[in-house]
Amino acid sequence: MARKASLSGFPEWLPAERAVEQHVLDTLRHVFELHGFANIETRAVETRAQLLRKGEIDKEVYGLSRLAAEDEKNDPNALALHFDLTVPFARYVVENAGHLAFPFRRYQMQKVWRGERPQDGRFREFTQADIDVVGDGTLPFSYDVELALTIADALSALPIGDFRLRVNNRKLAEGFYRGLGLEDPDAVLRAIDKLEKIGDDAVAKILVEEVGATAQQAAAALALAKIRTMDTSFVEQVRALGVSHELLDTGLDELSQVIDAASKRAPGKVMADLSIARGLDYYTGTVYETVLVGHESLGSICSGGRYESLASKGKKNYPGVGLSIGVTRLVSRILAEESVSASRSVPSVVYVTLANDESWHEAQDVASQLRERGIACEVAASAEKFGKQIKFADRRGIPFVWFTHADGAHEVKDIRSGEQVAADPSTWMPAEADLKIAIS
RNA sequence: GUGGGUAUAGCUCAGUCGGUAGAGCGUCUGGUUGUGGUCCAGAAGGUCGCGGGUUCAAACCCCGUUACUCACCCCA
Repeated sequence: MARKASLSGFPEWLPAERAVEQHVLDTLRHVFELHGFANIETRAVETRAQLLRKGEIDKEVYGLSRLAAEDEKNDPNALALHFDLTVPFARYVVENAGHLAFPFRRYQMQKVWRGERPQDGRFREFTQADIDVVGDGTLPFSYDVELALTIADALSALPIGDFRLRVNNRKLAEGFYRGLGLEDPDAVLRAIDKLEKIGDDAVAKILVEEVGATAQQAAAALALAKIRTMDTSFVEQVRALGVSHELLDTGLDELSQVIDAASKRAPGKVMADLSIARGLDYYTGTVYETVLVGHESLGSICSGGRYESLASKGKKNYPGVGLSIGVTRLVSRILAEESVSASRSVPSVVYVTLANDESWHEAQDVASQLRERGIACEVAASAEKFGKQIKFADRRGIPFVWFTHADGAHEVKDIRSGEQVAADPSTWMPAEADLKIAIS
């Protein structure tokens, strides 16, 4: 029932849908903090120069300008909305390096904007939830392993069904291609990246016709991309292809560490998938991509990788590794599938009715007593027929209706069962399961 | 940015051969001088996306335009 927004690509949820999204955000926050990540928020805008430093994606960026301003297209100091959280984070780290303890680990959950053509699962305004660890000068490789496990933990806590975190390593791929005699690893990766979409033959054709590979080289590159294992057996499979290169050895070793740890600590969730390429060119080692099992066509719902020098200032260099969860993509899919729903659209557990227009203050007293014990409630606005007041509560999904009789006696009715019992506003408690909006 | 599809009530949609609009659901009222969900009766609700053209007559045909949507590109 994911409702279409009136402006394409700028989704707006109904209250019950937003409750699902908030559950996702709360869960992620909880898990990230359990893993020791501190939260920060960066501003929504960066200078255009800052955003366009990496990659040629200026078409995707929304500019920001005063309506009265002159044309600022070529002004590098003009502002634009950030299109991810990694680039602003890099800037933040450099600016605040003196106040941060390294390795610095943080999570960040914010809106980002991209001027793309929207489609199912693709938005112009959407929420990302990022975790990154950044080191001062160096960053131990063990963080590449740890982040995969943290993300597996976080995704497992969400009501999203089964997922697969696919991991590859740029060094492995580049070393393999170079060992093979292919001198433009990026071009090969771009072709390999299309494998799942266009198939073997089409990729081989691109490799031969556009990248300049021989048929044998193309076949070997495809054979590498075919390797997918849930354990470290991918190493022998790569070795069996008979290619050798120093970078390949490093890549194999790094990927083995990730897969070895993951197969023990997050069994069934993480796999080596040597076809994963990732478009962004700042990744230098480990790369991650995540799909929902059964929803592969949705694309990746969580991606990231290791970057050796995204942030730097003078001689200072800050390597990092991080992942980004596409919260909006994830939420839009589980809402569309109706696989997850909120138990009600309002926080209220109790609807306090009015017997007559004079009893408003009395009803507010009841509400105050309930709220003191953390029970969300609201008071009727006017003394309509009880039937109408009950119906109002029922339509909003509020499970309990409170009655105060003329003699001062209180009763509470469970709308779902129809059961109505005497109750004391200073002690009555609903069942634990009814206290908060439940997501299931 | 390139190409295809769609646009009618709050929602989902029907509308024949051109003759100035319908259903289901939802909403509201009543049956029920005050305890809901079923049932029955009734009511409200439309700039047929927008602009132009053809015609005696356009929701319907033609042109333009905007929005939505799908695919490509790219990505969360």
